[in-house]
Amino acid sequence: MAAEFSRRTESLLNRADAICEHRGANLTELRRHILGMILDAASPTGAYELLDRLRQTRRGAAPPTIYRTLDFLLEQGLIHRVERLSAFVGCVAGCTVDPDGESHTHAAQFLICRKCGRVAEMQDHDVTSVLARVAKEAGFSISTATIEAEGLCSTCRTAPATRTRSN
Amino acid sequence: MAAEFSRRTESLLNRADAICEHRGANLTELRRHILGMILDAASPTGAYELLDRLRQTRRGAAPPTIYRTLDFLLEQGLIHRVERLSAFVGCVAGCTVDPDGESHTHAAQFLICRKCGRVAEMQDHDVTSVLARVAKEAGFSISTATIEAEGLCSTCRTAPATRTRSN
DNA sequence: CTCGTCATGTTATAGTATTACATATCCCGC
DNA sequence: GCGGGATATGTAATACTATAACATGACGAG
Ligand SMILES: [Zn+2]
Ligand SMILES: [Zn+2]
Ligand SMILES: [Zn+2]
Ligand SMILES: [Zn+2]
Repeated sequence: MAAEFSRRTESLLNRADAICEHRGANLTELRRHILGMILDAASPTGAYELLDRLRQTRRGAAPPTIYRTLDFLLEQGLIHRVERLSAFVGCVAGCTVDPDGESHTHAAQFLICRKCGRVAEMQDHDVTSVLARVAKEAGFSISTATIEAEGLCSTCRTAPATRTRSN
Repeated sequence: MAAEFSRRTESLLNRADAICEHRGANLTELRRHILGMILDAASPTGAYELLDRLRQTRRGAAPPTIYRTLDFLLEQGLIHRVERLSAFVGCVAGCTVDPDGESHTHAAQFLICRKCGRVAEMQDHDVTSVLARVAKEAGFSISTATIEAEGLCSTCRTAPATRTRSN
């Protein structure tokens, strides 16, 4: 049987099943398994880390196995690529079932904590629209935008200042 | 003698000389040459493309030659890395001479034309501040942000619709 | 002079992603 | 049932991006 994921991941996988079925997209066992690995991770996961884990149950898996699957998941908007990390996170936000249009990505912003490594996804309309407006003023029409901030998440900011040897 | 660059590039190089001298940073001939290649290009340039060109005049140049130089130029804020392209562009905006503080990068946004490949640098305060505000509302404090939009520049939007074989 | 620092040279390797071709599977119309 | 296209995956090789580790050279401070 396939790997077992957290309750939350299973729930998101079920949602993905529904979305793909509705679109006529084929969320195969391989794709579902890799999506599960991504969703189950606390932090963004690199392609070769996914490959290593996949190989534990699927001997002969190779880079194209992973990258093709990632392409599919990206097209379906089920995951995002975090450029600054060359890694992938599950989408937990905008995967509302929309009328089919080939690519289902949505505008998002990512907050990357440089201490704990976690990444939070935001979908803030103001950010998107201000950028679009400013670009338009420069005569530029945006089709997609990468917005990734690095800093400290609330947990790590509040945390007991993990005394950094300051002797 | 070193390669010859456009008048505009030479002007920016002279500005870089002044900035580095003011900071006590050492803009060596190698660093100046690579900065010139980057500034002179119409589009972002990859590290290995720079390496190939550098080898025409400097036999024995190797990846570290390039990457160390890029690190220096990034620290000085003389170039930026465009994450979506894994490539580098010259900074033509915020290189004002500021009090020394190790790293001189500034907040910027990039508009990448998917047709002509050119990249425009913006420094819009609204974009920066809206993102900072929204992140703060999520309890996140930003130290740096990557903002890169892909789309069509004004020239390519206006252009005569380069007939894409639509038979 | 000699030591430390900075800049660069040199070799090797790690990490990320794609190309090209082969195979399997499934659905569909005949 | 069979041929043919579309989709999904297997397999091997390679391209592209980046860093590690150690060596050498230049130069100023003391
Ligand atoms: Zn999302
Ligand atoms: Zn954190
Ligand atoms: Zn700049
Ligand atoms: Zn253009």
